[in-house]
Amino acid sequence: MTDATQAFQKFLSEKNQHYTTQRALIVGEFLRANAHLSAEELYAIVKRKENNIGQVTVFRTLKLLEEAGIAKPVNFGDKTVRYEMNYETEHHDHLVCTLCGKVIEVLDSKLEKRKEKVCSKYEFVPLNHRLEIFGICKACR
Amino acid sequence: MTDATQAFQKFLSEKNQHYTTQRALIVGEFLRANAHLSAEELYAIVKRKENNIGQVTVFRTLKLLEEAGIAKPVNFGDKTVRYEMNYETEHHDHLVCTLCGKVIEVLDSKLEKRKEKVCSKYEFVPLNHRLEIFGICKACR
DNA sequence: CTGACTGCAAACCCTTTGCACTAAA
DNA sequence: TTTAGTGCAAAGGGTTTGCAGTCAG
Repeated sequence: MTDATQAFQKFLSEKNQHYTTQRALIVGEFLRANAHLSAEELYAIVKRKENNIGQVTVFRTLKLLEEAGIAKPVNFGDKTVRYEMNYETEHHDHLVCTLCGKVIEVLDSKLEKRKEKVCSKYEFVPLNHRLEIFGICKACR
Repeated sequence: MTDATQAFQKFLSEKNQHYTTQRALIVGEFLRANAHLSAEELYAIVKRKENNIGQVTVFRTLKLLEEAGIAKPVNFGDKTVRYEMNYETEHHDHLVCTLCGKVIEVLDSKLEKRKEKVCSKYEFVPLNHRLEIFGICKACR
């Protein structure tokens, strides 16, 4: 039982929603995979463990996880939405390898500072942002 | 007749494709709008000038403009793909106002340098990237 | 002329919704 | 028990494709 799972249970009970077996399975596999999964990929994983589960339940649970601050939608150029862990994680940028698909999460304080500087130059108040760099990773070179 | 239009004609003739009246209208309005238009928005604009045009033709022409290096797909969080001018333009980042929808295009050389630095730190060869910062613009504050 | 283009309608893909049934609290 | 959740199937929204008629070169 991870912290994130507990947080999800808390989130649900505070809204008088149920921590069902399906939701337990989905959040468990989502956290265990620790990857940038699409709804379809996550569905394939949980379906192996519990054949009777519906694709719809995965969509709905991902929405809940997003509300609960546990999952965060990201987009890497392929047309489906992916979700990454968002529980007690810091903001980070992504280096996406266009050959092997690997995603490196990076955090660089100087880069963050420069982003802020650019915003202030335009008197723009940043709320959130995303930076994806597509290219070739070390292993693929 | 702009340079970009001429480039499109050249691109088409080199591939033995036709510069039709529809394509002329679509590229003309796309360039004139000089905005981040979705296929649907561009369709609405051209439809006003030529009622007989099909939505499909707009989709197909935008794909061609992309191939020709004249349009570039961008995504600002709303779920449809938008296109921006990409003919003889420099890379730039986007400040997207979440209140009025305005998009400020910015280029900051120090920011670009820092992005490169981060890549080299991970021995990652960048091919292209995108940075979108969502927030509140000067006018909306 | 002839191959490319158009517009319509239908198909697609991912996602959401309506609804009767099931299960958590 | 009672309210929320589930799974199915059907509907949505944006985009793509098949096809017969049309047009640019």
